[in-house]
Amino acid sequence: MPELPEVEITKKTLKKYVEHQYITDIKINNYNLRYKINKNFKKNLLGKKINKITRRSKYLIFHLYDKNFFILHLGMSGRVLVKQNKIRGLIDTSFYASTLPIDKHNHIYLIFKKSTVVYNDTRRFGFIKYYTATEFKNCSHLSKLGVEPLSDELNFSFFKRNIIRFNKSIKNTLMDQSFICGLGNIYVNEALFLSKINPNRSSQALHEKEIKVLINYIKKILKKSISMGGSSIKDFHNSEGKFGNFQNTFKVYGQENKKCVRLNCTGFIKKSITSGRATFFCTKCQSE
DNA sequence: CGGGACTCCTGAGGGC
DNA sequence: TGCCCTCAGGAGTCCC
Repeated sequence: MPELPEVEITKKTLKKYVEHQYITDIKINNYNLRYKINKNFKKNLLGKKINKITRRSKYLIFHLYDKNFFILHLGMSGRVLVKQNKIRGLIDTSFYASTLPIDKHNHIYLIFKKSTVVYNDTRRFGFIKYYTATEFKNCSHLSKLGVEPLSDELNFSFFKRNIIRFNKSIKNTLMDQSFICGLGNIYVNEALFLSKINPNRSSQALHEKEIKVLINYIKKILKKSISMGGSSIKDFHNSEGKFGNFQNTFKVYGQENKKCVRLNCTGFIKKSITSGRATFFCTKCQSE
């Protein structure tokens, strides 16, 4: 599921349940995620109080009151579910059944006094990792990330200044998390379509006007998706079980062979593979 | 440097 | 019904 909007939705939903709450218990069903969960994970977090949750790119960062951290990445199929505890401080896994169809992929339970947070991940490409305050400063996952697309740092002058580092197609450049972070395959495809830019164009060949248009659409599409609750593909839902609606607005992603939706365009959507990822574009209004 | 192949893993869907 | 194949929103590593 998860690109920036879906992670942002997850953060917003989780916030009200876990900020300023103590972790009273932890249950780990499966240690084998993308990275094996450290055997001290439980010991490090038990009894700790969460100060706040923030998002950086597609990572959720949990800030603890003791100045340490843990981060969560959802990979391809990770999702977080949160539920009010039925009985104070006790966990009753049976009440997840209605919202989590496949219980065997519930890998981690973080239990708070009033609620329980469940990490569910079918493919186990996601991970969770604890960092001391010192370790966190050098966190390799976060240190190489580029600018947040929704921040003011992503503007024309930043783009122009940094694009020279990327001697590759604009699609692969936008997928590169060390340039702009948080974009994934769906939003890159969609943003390029809206901007009428062919995914295979060299990044450095973009005209000033195209760059401005592209930046504008990247921001626009992310904001719109967040406002619609993200994209519910493969049953992604937010942490309270609500589905997003942005997938209904996809103009190219997954629209292979369909007629281009742009007014007066007679083109069709074509699918190709670039760097192993599906790329969708209109052969007419996104011609090279 | 770029990009392709391959890796982690499970499940859905198509074709036969 | 089952089997085999391909594909999937991420991202790291290795190799050419």
